[in-house]
Amino acid sequence: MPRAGLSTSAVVDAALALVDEAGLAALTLAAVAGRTGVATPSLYKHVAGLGELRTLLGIRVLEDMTERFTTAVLGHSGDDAVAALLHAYRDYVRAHPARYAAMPLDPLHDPALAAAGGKQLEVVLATLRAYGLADSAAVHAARCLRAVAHGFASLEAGGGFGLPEDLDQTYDQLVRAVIASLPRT
Amino acid sequence: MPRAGLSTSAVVDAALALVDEAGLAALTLAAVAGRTGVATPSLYKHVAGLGELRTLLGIRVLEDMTERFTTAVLGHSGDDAVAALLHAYRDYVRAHPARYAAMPLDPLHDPALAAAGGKQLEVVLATLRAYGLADSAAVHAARCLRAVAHGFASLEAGGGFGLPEDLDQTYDQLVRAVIASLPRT
DNA sequence: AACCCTGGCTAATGTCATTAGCTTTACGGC
DNA sequence: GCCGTAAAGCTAATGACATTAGCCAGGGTT
Repeated sequence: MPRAGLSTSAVVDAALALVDEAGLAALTLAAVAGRTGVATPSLYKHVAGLGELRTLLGIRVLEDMTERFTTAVLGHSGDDAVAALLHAYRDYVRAHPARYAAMPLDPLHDPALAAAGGKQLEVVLATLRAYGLADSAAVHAARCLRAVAHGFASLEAGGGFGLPEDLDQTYDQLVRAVIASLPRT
Repeated sequence: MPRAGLSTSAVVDAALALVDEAGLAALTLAAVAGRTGVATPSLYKHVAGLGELRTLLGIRVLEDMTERFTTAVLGHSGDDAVAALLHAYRDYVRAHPARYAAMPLDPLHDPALAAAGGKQLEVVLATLRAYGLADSAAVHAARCLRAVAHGFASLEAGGGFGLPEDLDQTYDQLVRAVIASLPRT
């Protein structure tokens, strides 16, 4: 019996691919085992259980999003940068809707996720730096951006917009609204 | 063996109470059966299975929210009404966070949920009526309201706001932003 | 009084996560 | 090249679930 040559990150890779293809509900150890060519209990050599796998997947997604955001914002500043960030958020979720559902909403509360969550927050705060907001004002603004992006994107990914009106237009309108509300210097 | 006197709505009641107390993940037929004093398979006499129970629960929550929204908006109009609606949304989710997670995001796509979802949409559109928006403009505006309310409330319920800044203040800011963006006549 | 539908039950099956304990591979040190 | 050992795989077993099949009582209807 030749070894499969698995590793923790290979397991997470498989989980990510599985979720992308079949949705978050399809994330079972049995399915990951099948995909990696291994018996289910063998996965425990690389991952503590389904719970940990979910956490690791969450970190992956969080980091992946942060990377996209970073490149999206590069070269922009002020309102432009905020718009780029918000559009990058939505685009990510549209590209990987199931994967987005695997992203924890409360990364700062889990020590394992805090680092990845903190980095993402950093990018958002950096994007807002041009506005010269005081610390707590920046936090409020960052929260507004996140609420808007998450709200729209999760509804869109969940099929929540049932009517035929153009979604790009709705999102543009929403992005403009939140940008307009940012305190001018 | 005396009858338990169960009914479909009693099963949904039990499911709702269970979710409120123990979270959406705790919604299992076994737990509902335990709570109603019946063996698990007996539930199938009232509900087609876990999937249908989830749908029925979704309808319940949808209707419950719609009712709250209706009373919240009563007696207000224009910006006041929109603010009341958005605050009622958040308040509902804060009062019943687990229950909110049971609410389907795409009610219009499921025939069983479409009626309840349509009524909720009606309330939102009625709240916007004072602005005199054309049909499709009203749809875009309603989507913005929903994205904002859902985004903020789901993040708050999910523990997504890890920093100590006051959440009421963030939400007020967000509500003002979206209201300010509504087209004036 | 016989009937039969309804709502309950038990038993069985299949999927999944998890744990325990065994085997074998591959590699480091001799 | 050889050997010991830790890591990586395996099978078997357990326990929670959902779901299906099929049995039984009981209460209202005829």
